[in-house]
Amino acid sequence: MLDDRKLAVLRAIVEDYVSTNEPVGSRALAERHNLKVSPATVRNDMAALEEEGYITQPHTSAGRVPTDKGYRLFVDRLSQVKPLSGAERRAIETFLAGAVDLDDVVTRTVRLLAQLTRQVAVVQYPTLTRSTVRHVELVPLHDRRVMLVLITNTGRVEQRVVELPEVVEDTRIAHLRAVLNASLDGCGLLNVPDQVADLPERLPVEDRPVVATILSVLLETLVERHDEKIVFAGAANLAGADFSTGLRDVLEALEEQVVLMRLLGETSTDTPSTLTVRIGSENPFLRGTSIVATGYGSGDNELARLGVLGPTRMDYPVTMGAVRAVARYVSQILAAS
Amino acid sequence: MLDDRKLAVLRAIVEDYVSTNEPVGSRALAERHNLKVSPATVRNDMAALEEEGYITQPHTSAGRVPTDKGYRLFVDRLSQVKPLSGAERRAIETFLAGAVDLDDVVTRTVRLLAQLTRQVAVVQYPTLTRSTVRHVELVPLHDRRVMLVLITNTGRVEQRVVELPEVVEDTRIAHLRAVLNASLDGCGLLNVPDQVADLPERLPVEDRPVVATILSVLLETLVERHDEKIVFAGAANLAGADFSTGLRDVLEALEEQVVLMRLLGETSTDTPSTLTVRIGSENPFLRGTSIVATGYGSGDNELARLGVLGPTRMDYPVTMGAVRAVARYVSQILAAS
DNA sequence: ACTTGGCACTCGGGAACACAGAGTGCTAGA
DNA sequence: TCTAGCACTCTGTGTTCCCGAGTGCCAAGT
Repeated sequence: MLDDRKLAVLRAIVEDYVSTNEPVGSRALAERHNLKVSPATVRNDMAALEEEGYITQPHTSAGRVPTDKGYRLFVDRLSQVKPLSGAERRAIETFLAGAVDLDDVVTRTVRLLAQLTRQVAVVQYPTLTRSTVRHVELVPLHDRRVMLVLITNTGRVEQRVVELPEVVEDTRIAHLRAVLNASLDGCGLLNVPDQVADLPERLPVEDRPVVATILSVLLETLVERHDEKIVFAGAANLAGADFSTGLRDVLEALEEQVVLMRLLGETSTDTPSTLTVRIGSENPFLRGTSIVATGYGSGDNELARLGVLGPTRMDYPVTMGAVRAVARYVSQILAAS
Repeated sequence: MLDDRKLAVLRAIVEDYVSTNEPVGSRALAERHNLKVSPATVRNDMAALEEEGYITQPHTSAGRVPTDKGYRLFVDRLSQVKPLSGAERRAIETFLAGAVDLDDVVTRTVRLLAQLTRQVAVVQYPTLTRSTVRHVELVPLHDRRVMLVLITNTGRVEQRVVELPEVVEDTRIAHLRAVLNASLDGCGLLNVPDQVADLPERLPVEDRPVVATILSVLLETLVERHDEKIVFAGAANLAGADFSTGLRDVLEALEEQVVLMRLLGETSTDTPSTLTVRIGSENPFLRGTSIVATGYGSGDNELARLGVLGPTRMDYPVTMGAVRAVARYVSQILAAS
């Protein structure tokens, strides 16, 4: 039903359309790509492809344009991810290597990706749930206030001010800090609630109210930050492109954490290094856009996701190459620190 | 030269043009605002106003449109800041009151302002330079690594990993922490360099390399964060508006910290509660946009600035009211914490 | 001296129209 | 199964025309 030549025609259509942004006709196609057949033959193939729903024409007697289904086939079977050039690789490496802390890594990553792909880049902060406690710190502020600082193995720091139910002098604070760390050090964040559940009971009765207060704030912190922060960059790249769904909707989605989250693909796949490509109407919202995303993280476990968002008409091989490469490098950086 | 009626005409032109986005002609003007004169008279006044450069016509025989100079006069002399409604005030108050930490305050503020003005809101993080050290914390990570955490009186937290030149056991770390805090507690961030300059000399010789390393990272942190972080929200509001300078440039500026900084007004004025309005070509870059900004901060000293950015054709009285109100509320919140 | 009504003039924008060019579908022949 | 040819159908563009909104100016009125 779809012989090799038809597939070649589809590939050619996608490539030409992506590069020219104009419906592509049979003559131009037969010339530019050296299919060794006449325009008429190409037309027949096009008719078949249109019949199957892979391409469409904006109006009678214009050239053909790929449909979402056409792009899908192209991505799945007709293209291969295009690796970056050596220069690009080196640029990535040196740029990311300069990061001083987790915030900086994320900021640099998202900018890098935006610049590399000339699209909007989106990066999710490494998830707390997969990381472990490296240290818990209690810093006395006033007599009834302490600052709770939680440091994870990914370098992430969360802090909260805790209002204590009674005055607690510094030495007691230090003691409690030791107790907390003894209990939580190295503990996976998901296990923290279980780990601390019976902690008050194991302490002298006079410490219980204070510890309970601190723990409730700690748990609250974990819950609140569960749905992770997402940052984006490169919104300026939207200016040129045209979206069926209107620029406004795209910009709104970018500022809406929840929407972005779902677009990136909330379900972390079991094979983190796989590239996810969602094309046009395959997206839950924002039907006019495509998303290329993948997981990243130190080692095997996927800490979070990153990707780019752009018009359906994008250069998928190049974009996929950039996303994959950046994800690898940032994973390396995170593993090293 | 500019009598009262001419000023009234200018005001009417600005108001009509802002609300309709169409050049306003003499007839419509004479009708809608009850100037009790004929269109012909209005035309004469318009000719005078145009002569003086306050208004202009897009092409011969179209209505008039205010120039930057016209808006300037309007803002300075013809309008008064429009206060918010009671409902809006309450909404602001409750929304900001829910913030849990400084990050949250800033995020909420910028979103609130964007929603309120239907423009792009811009908020600068409270400057380190005006705040003071509340606590310095050293957290051992490995034997040769500690995390340096700096907490300021505005609730801001900066952290850095420090690579020490030698192995340092925890008790020594605790000692150094005490020394640092004794020296720096309550110290203004600007004075930190002076304060610690001779610190190594006052310590036993064996501590000096370690302390020197820590201090260099500390100072580095202060310097690096000197030019402060700026966040924005409401980019979606740009979608409808048209900018002479192209949407792309505006979006690029928004992601460029340095540019945003200068737009907000790098020189903090001596009277922080003053609203700064920069109209069109008065802006260093982005000549097509206007900016309404003001300082905010706890008490008298201006900690940072916030404002909105929009097309030159904006409703200045309303925008100014919103910016002023939000600045006041966020100042209150910061003062209370 | 200012205001007003009248009038001619000037543009911009929309409607109507023609036309060239690109592209298609179809059919007949190799 | 491919190819050549041909008639057909669109879009986009350029042209023309006209209407209406708006102006500038002048002369008359208060």
